[in-house]
Amino acid sequence: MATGRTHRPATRSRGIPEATVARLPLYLRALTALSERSVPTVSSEELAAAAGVNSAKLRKDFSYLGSYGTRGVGYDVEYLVYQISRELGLTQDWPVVIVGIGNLGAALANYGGFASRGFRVAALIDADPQMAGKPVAGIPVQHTDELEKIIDDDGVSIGVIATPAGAAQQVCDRLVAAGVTSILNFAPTVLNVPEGVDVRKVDLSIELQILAFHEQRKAGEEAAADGVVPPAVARKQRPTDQGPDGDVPAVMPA
Amino acid sequence: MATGRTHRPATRSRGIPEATVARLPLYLRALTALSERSVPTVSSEELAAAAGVNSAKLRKDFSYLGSYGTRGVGYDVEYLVYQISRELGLTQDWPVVIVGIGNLGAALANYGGFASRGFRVAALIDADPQMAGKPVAGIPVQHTDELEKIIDDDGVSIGVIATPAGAAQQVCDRLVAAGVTSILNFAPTVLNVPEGVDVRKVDLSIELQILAFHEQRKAGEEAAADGVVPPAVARKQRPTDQGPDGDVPAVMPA
DNA sequence: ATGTCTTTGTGAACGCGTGCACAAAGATGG
DNA sequence: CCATCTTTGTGCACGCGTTCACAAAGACAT
Repeated sequence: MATGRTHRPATRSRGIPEATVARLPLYLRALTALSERSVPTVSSEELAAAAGVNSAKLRKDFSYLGSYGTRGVGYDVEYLVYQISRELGLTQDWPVVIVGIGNLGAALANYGGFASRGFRVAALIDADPQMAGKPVAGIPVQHTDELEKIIDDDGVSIGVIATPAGAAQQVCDRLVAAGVTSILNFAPTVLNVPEGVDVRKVDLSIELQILAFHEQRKAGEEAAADGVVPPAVARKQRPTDQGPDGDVPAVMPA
Repeated sequence: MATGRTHRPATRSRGIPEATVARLPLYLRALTALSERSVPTVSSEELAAAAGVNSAKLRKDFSYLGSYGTRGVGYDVEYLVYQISRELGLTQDWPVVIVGIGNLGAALANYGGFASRGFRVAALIDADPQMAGKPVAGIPVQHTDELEKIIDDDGVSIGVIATPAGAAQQVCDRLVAAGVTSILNFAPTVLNVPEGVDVRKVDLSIELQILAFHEQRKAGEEAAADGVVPPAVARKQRPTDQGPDGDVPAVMPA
């Protein structure tokens, strides 16, 4: 789950189911670890355990890529690393721009995982003129005015939005107009994009809320027959909280 | 998708499908925005558009919560905000600990979306003694030694892991042993947890890789009949790259 | 060669999630 | 009070994803 929505052809892209694509990076990570330990081959069972999935699922996933295993033996680690990397497009260089260099944007710029898989930070962009020129993670921040030029010059096709919610759609529109066709959105907003543009979102607040739901459920099961039964709040009654902290719908730190 | 794996009862928790639970925060956000604009009611069509989903899906989602709409009119915004909040468990206070105060941990601590929905940062914890006492987002960082005491004293049931990958499992074990039953994991590792503990993961690198896959596919379609056809790499042949950047499996900045 | 043993690759069944399309419910106007 | 119009709530069908279970494939020993 996470595609930003709006159009979604969703269905399998060139035979490979979306759910499988989402797991390939997981397998790749486990395989890379094995590769570093110079392990030559792994069985589906072992690899599945390392990736935290079911072995049947893993085998079916790999079957979409082709027959890369050897029966009775398992999979060749190096070979599989290469095949998955290629399938994911990681054998080429992906320049990425990060827009919105606040706390989160800076953290992303410093994130080692970016560089390690062919994702090169082409530019850091912020709307604040004060930020311009200031180096973050060794890269000087550039002003939003430069956005189109950077994207065009470097052939950037992936953009990361780490701005406050209010600025996200506007930034998104500019990215798309400039030629970006894949967006990773950290701002808590639904982005509208034209057909052909992929959006994936990461929302910390949403993840926590989902955890809270399950947490509440766990707690509620023990309490079973308690006086804590919902007080059947009268309809139309205004909820108790909501007042204090103004409650902006979850504004980004930016 | 995102549940950390391992056990997964996965199926619907008390009648509410997992997919629906994952969308409730989305609806809540849209509803809160409407509430701030003092909009009294919304139709499923309008709200669905604001949340970026299909209206039939939204109605079905709400039907799991009960019949909260009025035919011919729509849904009462305030009432729905309250019902969803209650369902998600947001009417109560959720103390949260963040472990690993590096770039990302600090960004999370500063993240406004945490506080705005009943999630209170109970403590920031880091293994580095140098960090101890240093205030981040107005909260003094505490040493890992204090972890168990904090969790016990404050009744913390939700933990956020923002440590490097190598430390994540260890931190996870301690959190769980101390009583935490829900974990939001930002470290690029598969966490093993006992039955009854929920794990959700957020992995920036994985999201980018998924985007890269689709991006490559888009690019490949235009090139259709090019000489760029996969050169049918000889089996067992060592992949070309892999050498340069040491390629740590995506270590956290932390 | 032949047999045994391991592990892959997949056919088939099942279940969850999605979306259509419509009947029921209520609002609103005459 | 009846007719009309809007919007909800849901029965139903379809498709994707998961899992089981097993036949086919290869390694390895004899």
